[in-house]
Amino acid sequence: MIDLKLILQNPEEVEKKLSLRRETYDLSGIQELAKKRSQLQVQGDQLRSERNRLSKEVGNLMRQGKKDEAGTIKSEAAKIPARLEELEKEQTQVEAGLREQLLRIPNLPDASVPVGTSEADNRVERVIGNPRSFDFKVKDHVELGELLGIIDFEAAARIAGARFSLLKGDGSRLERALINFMLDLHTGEHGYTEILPPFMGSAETFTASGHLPKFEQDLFKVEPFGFYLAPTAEVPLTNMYRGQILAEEDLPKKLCAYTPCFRSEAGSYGKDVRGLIRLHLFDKVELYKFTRPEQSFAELESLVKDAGKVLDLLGLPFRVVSLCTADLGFASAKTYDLEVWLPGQNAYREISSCSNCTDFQARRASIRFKKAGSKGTELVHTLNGSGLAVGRTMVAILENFQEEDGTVKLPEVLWKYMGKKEIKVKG
RNA sequence: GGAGGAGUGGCCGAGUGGUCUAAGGCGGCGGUCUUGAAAACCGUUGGGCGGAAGCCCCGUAGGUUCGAAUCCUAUCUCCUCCGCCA
Repeated sequence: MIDLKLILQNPEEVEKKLSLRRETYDLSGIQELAKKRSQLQVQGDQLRSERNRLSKEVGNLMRQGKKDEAGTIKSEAAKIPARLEELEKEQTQVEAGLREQLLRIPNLPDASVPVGTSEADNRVERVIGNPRSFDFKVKDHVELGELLGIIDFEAAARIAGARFSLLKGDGSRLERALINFMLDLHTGEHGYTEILPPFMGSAETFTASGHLPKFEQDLFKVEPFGFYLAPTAEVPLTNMYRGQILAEEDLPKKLCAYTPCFRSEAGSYGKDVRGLIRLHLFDKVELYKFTRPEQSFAELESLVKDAGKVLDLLGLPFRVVSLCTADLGFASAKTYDLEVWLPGQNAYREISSCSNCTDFQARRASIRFKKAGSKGTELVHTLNGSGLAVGRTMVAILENFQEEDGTVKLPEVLWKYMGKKEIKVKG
């Protein structure tokens, strides 16, 4: 949620910022409901105040044994509850409506985000590494996976249908190797604490992260239990401290987590139907931070660095792209995508998305910290980023390090995890 | 699935209808004392809305009442025992 106060104090500016995204938003309903709510609040407060005063008096008189006087006041006070109930009912309704609308307003883009109308306006920040030139016709990862006997899409389809994968032998070992390599790097070198959270959560959890109520169609729901499967570890990690007050000295809190990710991919029919690129179920290692507000944008830069380090060490060429206002996710104020070079597609493809959600999720989840020296609490900022999407990393390794016969030379950092230096075509 | 118990402020914990809407302790902060520190002692210390007065928050949601942490109902979570089970 964005701050209601911001909307009430400066609606024009909020509307202007929101209009930089693709959709348009009308804030007049929110303004009206907020006004109504504070009126009801004041009226209710006055009634409650009166009731409290009279009740106290009844108590005093009873103690003094003045039963008759107490009775008189009692009957006067008895008129209040009915009126109060009416007001409270109306206020509850108004508040529910207000919240419903607020929950569907996205975060405001940061001033540093390039303004644009489509992903074509995303800004390339830097390019790292050079795509290798091949003197033979490159195969894509689907061909390589079959040739090497490490990916079996037909078997996956038998089990679960389209958009699933089945890895075997060195394929499944490579997946496991990548997960371990990434976790070891982020915990060992970058100072993140490893978390293994639940992969599903309640509606409340998904509302806090911003995935509900607006994006239910993108999620798998577990009926009849009411759980949703996490499309990213960002969801459980955001909720680890829901409703908590953190100590300032514990910030920034840096977490990383391997989880499977479940996505319905509603509306993506016909897109990336081939291969490991877009699946209903994939593995990801996620990076996550809770920070003080002043440090969140600096922490975003270092988060991008941490994710990029994985690609560096694997020897994969990539570029960093700053998403424009139209391409920004719902909860994000600023997002950098890392795009890895895929020879099989002759293109850079997203392999990590790193976002600063500022106080947007923290407000929904009520995650605050106590400021040293001053009274009260303040909302933290939350950041998340892939470090990295494991399946797409496997795609990049297969395609970038293939030999003419299909053999794949593994990056040196993976040798110890794989127990070998290459995946050979079976003779 | 069966039986029982428990959810109170950062933490522990008292409080079973009305002396302030939470005693006391720990922790935190400030101070006295001290060369400094510890100890001791004194003071202070939850969250939300509001300019303020004031209002709300004792797991959550309802209910009873002039008045609910306290009584009733539902629900969630945790614990113990039994059963089942990876």
